[in-house]
Amino acid sequence: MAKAYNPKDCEEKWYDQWDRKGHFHGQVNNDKESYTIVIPPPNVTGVLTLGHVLNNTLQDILIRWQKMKGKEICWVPGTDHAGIATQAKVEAYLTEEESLTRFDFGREKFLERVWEWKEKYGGTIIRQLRTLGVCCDWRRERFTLDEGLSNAVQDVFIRLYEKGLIYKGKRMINWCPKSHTAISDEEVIYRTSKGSLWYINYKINEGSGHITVATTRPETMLGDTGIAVNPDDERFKHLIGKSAILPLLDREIPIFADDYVDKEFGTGAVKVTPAHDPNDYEMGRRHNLDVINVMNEDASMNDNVGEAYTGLDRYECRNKIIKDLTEQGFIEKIEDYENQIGYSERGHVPVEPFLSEQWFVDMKPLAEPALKAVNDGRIRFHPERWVKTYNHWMENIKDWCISRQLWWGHRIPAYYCDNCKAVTVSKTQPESCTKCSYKEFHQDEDVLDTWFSSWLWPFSVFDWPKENEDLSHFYPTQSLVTGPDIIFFWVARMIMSGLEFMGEIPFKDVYFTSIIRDDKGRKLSKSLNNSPDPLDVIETYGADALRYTVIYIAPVGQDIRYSNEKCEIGRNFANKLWNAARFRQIQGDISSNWQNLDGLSSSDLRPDDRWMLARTTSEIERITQSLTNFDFHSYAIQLYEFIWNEFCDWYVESAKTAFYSENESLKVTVLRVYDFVFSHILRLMHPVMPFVTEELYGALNYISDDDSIMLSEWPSPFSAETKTKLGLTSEYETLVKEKFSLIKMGRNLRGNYNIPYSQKIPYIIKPTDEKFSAMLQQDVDSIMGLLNAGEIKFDADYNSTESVTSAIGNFGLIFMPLTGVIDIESERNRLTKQKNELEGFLAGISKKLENEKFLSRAPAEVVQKERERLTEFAEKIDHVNSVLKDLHG
RNA sequence: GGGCGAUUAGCUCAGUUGGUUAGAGCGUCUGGUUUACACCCAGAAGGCCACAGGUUCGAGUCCUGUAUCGCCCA
Repeated sequence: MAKAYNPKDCEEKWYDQWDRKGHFHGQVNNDKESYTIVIPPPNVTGVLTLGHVLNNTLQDILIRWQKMKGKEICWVPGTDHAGIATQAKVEAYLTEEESLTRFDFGREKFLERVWEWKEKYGGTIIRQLRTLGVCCDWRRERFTLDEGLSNAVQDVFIRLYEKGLIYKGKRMINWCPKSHTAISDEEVIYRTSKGSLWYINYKINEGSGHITVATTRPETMLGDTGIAVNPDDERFKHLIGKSAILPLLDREIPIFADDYVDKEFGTGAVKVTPAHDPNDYEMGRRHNLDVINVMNEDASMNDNVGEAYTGLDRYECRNKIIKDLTEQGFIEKIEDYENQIGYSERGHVPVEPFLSEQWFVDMKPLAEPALKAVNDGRIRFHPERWVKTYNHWMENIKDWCISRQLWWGHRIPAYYCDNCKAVTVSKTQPESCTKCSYKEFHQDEDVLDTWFSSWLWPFSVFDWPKENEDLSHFYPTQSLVTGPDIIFFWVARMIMSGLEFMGEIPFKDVYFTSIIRDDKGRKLSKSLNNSPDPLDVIETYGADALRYTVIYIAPVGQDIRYSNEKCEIGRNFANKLWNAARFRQIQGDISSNWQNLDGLSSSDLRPDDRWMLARTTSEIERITQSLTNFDFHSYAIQLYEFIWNEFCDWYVESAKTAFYSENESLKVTVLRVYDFVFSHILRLMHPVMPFVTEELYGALNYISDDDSIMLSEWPSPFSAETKTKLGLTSEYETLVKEKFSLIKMGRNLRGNYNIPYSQKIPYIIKPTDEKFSAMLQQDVDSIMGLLNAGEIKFDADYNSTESVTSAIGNFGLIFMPLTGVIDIESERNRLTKQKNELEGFLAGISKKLENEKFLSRAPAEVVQKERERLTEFAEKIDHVNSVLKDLHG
C-alpha cells in the first residue's frame, strides 16, 4: 500500500465495477422492503455545482446506508427540460452560430434543433454526477420530455380538466418581456430597488384645480382609466363622482372611492391602470372601468398610447413621459423611493403584470389533503420548521398559471374547432367537433410550465398511468432531499399530485439542505466568480474528501460556508483511514475470524480492548441514530471523533504494545479485535466515503476483490449477552478513560520539563481507587508504551521523598521523578493554582448543598451526585495538599 | 408590515428533555527524524455563551424585550 491515499487510483475503477455489477439497480423483489429516492431533476442544460454535490451526497448516504440495511434500493436519476432556460440557450446558440432566430426555423424545425442540442450538450450534469460516486440507477434515467413522462403530463392535464380543476381564463398574470411568456407567481423574484415617486397633477374636469396622484410607474398612465381615493379621506370627498383629465392624452377618467386605497401613501389619490396592475385590475372590475392595454409582448408601447409614444420601450417611454410632463407643468414633485420590483426568475428583467388568457389549475381542492398529510405527520420535514413555511403558502394558495408561450415543452392537449372555436381537451386531435361536427382543428400553441411535469416525477418516472410492478413496488418513495428554495415550486406540488393521482403520499421524509455560500458568507455566483467547479475539487482532493467535507461543515438547517481549503478535512481524514489500514496490513494477514467475537470473553481481553469494543458498540448505536434522524452533520462528526481521537489515537497506539510483544496468543486476540473494529469502522464510513472504504475493505482482504462493501451488512450494536461476556460496562469504560487521562497528565509533566518524547523515563502511579488499581496492574505494557516510560511503579501508599513533579487525576496520581531538576517554586505555584481552582469548585458545591431549597426541590439523584462530587473534590484537595507538603528539590 | 432563523474561542461550528469544571476542527504557540500517517504525533494558550429583564434550588439551554445579520412572504 502507498504511504498516502491517492483517490485517483481507485475512484473510477470502483465506480465502473459497481455500475457493471448492477449494484445501483433496483429490481422488484418481494422478499425485500424497497427504499426509493427520486433525484430532484436538474436542468438538462445544467452543470454540476456544489449545491448538487451536497444534495446528491446526502441522497447517496441514505441510499448506501439503506442498501447495507438490506433494502432493495432504487434511486431514479434524470433531468428536466427546463422550458425557458433551454429554449433561450438554444436560441442564443443558433443566433450566435447561424444568425437565425427560432422564427426563421419555425416551430417544428426549431424543436428538432433543440433536441439535437440536447443530445449533444445536455445531461452533462448526469455524467458529472458519476464522478461523485452516487448510486443512481442509471438504467432508469428519465427526462421530463420522454414519451412516458409526456404521456403522464397529458393524462394529468385531461383528468384535471375533466374534473374542472384546469380552466382557461383571462387573468392578470406575470409576463416576462424577455422570454415573451407568462410565468407563475413563484417565478417572480422580488428585489428592492431605488426608484422615484412621481407626483403628477391631473386637472379636474369641471371646475378648477387638480388632483395629484403619486406613482412609481409613470409610463402606465397612458393606460389610466380612473383615479381612486379612500372613501374616508376628507381631502377628496368633494371630488368623488367627478372626473379628471389625463395629461398628455386628454382622456376623461372618473374619480371614485375604494377601500383599497391607502390614505397614507403618496397624496392619498392613486391613478388606476386596470390592464397593468393586479390591484388596479380588481378595482377596475369593481368600478366597471375601461381596460386599456398599452404594451406589446416585449413591453414596448403599443398603438393605444398615441403616436408620440408608440413603439418606445417601457423605460424609454417613462423618460419621455417625465420630460413631457415636466415641460407641460404637470409634475408636482419627485421623491426618492425604494420599492420591491418583481423580476422574472429566468429572464432577469422586471415582469410586467399583463391581462392575458392563460390556463390555470385551481389549487385549493388539491391543497387541502396535502396540507393534512404534512400536519398529521404522514410526511415529515427535516428541519421541522419548514412546515410553517409550507402551511403559510398552502393556506393562501392561488391558482397556478401553467401555460407558457414557448415551443420547448409539453404542448397543451387542447384543440379548438376551426368553425365554432369550441375547445376539446384530448391526447390526440378529435375526429370531429362535439358542438358543430366540424372536422378541422388547431392545437393550442402554448406549452406547459416545466413544473407541471416535475410535480409528477415520483410516479411518472415509473411510467404512470400504466399499471406496472415497478410503480407499485417503488412508489411511494421514502425520502426526498432538496433545497428549501423549491418548497413551493416542487415539494408542495408533488405532495398534491401524489395524493390526487396515486392516492398516496409521494414520500415520507423531506430533508431540506443548507445553502452553500463562500467563506465570506456570500452566495455562490458566476458574476462573483466564487463558485468552485466540483470537478476541480474532486481532481485535487478526491470525491470522498469533497463528500465528507460538505457533510462535515454543513450546520443543521443553516447556510454552509465553504472554501476549497476546507476539503483538507476530508482528504486528511481519508488518509488517516488509509494509514490505519496500512498499519494493519503491515502486521500480517487478516484474522480468519474477524467477522465476530465468538469464543472470546473478558478475561482474554486487555482493558483497552474492552474499552474499544464498548466504544464501538455505543458508536454504532449513536451513528445509526444520527442517520435515522437525518442528522448528517452529527454522523460526520461522530465518525471523525471516534475514528481519529479514539481508535487511532488510543487504540492503535495501545495495540502496538501487543503487536510488538512476545505473547503470541495475545497478539492474535488483539489483531482479531482490531480487525473486528476496523471492519465495522469501514462499514460505518462507507455511505459518506464510498471509494476509500471499498478500496480498504478489499485491500485488507475482509472480502475478495470482486465482492463489494456495498453488499456488506450495516453494523448492529452488541447484544446484552455479548456485552456481559466481554465485560463491556460503562463503569469499565470510565476506568479506562481515567487511565488515558492520567497518561495525558504524565505526558504533560514531560512537556513541562521539555523532555523529548523519545527519551524513556520512569513514572510512579499512585492509584486512589481499588478497581482502578486492579485495572492498571493488568495493563502495564500499554501504559508504558503510551507514556514511553522506561519504568512504571504502582504504589498506592506512595509519598514522595525524592524530587518529583506530579499531577492529580480523579482515580489516582502520577509522579515523574527528576532528581535535582525540579523547580520547586514553579511546582508550588502550579499545585497551588490547581488547589485554588479545586477549592473554588468545592465552595460552589458546598454552597449548593447548604441551600435548603436545593435539597428539597432538586431531584434526589442530582443531590446525591453533588454529595459524591463534594467527597471527590475534598479527596483531591487532600492529595494536592499532601503533594505540596512533600515537595522536594 | 408578517413569519422563520442566527448571534458560544481569532475563524467555522457542536452543545440532547435545564443539572459535573462549556467542546471540536482550522489558525496560533511549544516540542517531536517514536518503524501507519508531517495529509502526522505530543502538549499548551485562548470564552461576561449578543445585550437587558424574568422563571427556577439551578439557565449557553426555557420565557419576554432590545440590537445586529440573513432568508421567506406581502
